[in-house]
Amino acid sequence: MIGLLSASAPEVAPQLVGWQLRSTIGGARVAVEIEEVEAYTADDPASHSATGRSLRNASMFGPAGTAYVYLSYGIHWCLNVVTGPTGDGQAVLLRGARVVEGRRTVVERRGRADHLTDGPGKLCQALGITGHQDGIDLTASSELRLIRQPSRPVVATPRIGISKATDRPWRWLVDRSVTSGPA
DNA sequence: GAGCCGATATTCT
DNA sequence: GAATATCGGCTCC
Repeated sequence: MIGLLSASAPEVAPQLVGWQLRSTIGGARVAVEIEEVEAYTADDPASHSATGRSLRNASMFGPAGTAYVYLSYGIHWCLNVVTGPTGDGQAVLLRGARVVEGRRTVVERRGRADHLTDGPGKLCQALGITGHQDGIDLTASSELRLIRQPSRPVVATPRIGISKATDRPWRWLVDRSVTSGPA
């Protein structure tokens, strides 16, 4: 799995769609299937690593499989999976997922029963992810771990929520037309 | 369903 | 002091 994650973010990102992310944070078990991702590279103006290493993005320069968790807009935690060579500053942002286990816990954490994990901030809240998980190894940690699954058909689109390099088609989501409609 | 807008913290200018 | 890889609540279709 590490070998696979060592490829560049735009190569790894589409393959991550369909994988599971399991959390035991706070003693509750929650599992989701990744449905939407975005790739960010070091020479990417929209990437946090573009301006060099800093206190906030330090873990983005760690080895492949490292979790890079940051606070967005002062409110929302967002989870990235570091890819590429150590020190390169590449990562895949997890934007959306489908709850496959621990739905009760997720509803409790989110305070609502709809739109549980359809955004990076919501995804982290659902799994209980905060800055505490920044820098952990997603291939070995017991509280937050990636589980490899067969990749699913994806479609590529431009990234959203950013103001630079918006022309790069580095967002991937499950191709609903191939998987015969929403679950 | 789409579009506007305020809330809020850390970083960088 | 401005910008930001967002969200939820509100409006108006």
